[in-house]
Amino acid sequence: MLPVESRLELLKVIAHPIRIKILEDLTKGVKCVSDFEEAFDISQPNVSQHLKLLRSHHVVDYFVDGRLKCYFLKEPFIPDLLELLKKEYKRDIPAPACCPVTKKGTYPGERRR
Amino acid sequence: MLPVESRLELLKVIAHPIRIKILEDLTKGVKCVSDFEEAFDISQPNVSQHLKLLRSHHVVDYFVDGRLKCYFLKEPFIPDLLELLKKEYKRDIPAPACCPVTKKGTYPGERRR
DNA sequence: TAAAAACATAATAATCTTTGCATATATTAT
DNA sequence: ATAATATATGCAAAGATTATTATGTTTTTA
Repeated sequence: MLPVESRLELLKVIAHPIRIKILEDLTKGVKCVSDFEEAFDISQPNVSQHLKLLRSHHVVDYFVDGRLKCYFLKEPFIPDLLELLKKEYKRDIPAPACCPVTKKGTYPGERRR
Repeated sequence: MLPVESRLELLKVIAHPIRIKILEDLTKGVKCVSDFEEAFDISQPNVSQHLKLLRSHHVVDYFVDGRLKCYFLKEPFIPDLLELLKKEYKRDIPAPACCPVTKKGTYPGERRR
């Protein structure tokens, strides 16, 4: 499997509003389940479900501390991705010269946009 | 809206097996619809639907050349992301000292894994 | 030892995505 | 004009994801 495809599942797991917030928080330090519950104002089972998914993809892991579970980041790809998500781009990729050759070749069209 | 959240939609759009392949191909040059049809062996309407989604998120754009539509990459975030997806990591993020303090504080638990 | 706290799991309901199929549109070739 | 090619669109069926509700487990506290 190509590396890009193997990371696809990971990308899907990350691309959720709650889970990305969980991951952002975890880059700042260890958190337990009810920390997320309060921070995002969602139900505890819902937090647990998201954490379960992240766990099953080896994105996070946890310590048991009494009745708390202290979650932490495990997957090194995450901080890099979160960093990239914050990057600002000044302009779009410039359009290629119209009309470059595709597999089908170019037609003698009007080459308008 | 935080930058990370504004890029979330983009991430969701990218995190699809066909669409990521389309984007990979487009980093190599301009392609028309039927190029993808052949390359991934999926129906033409299906290709068009994926391209429509990518278009609506300003990820790609196209030239009209006769009856061909020549698609190209527009969103500068994409090449950087595809690059990052290929990056290899030697090891996981090391686990923090057990058990660090969460909002809830630490319990006098057994601090086992 | 009973109650409470923290978390997990399971089942279901609600929602969103994806695909397939039929059809529509635009352009070129005959 | 008519047919053929290239692509787009609309809609319904199937599939996947997410949130909700109920319940279970473990640990601590009273």
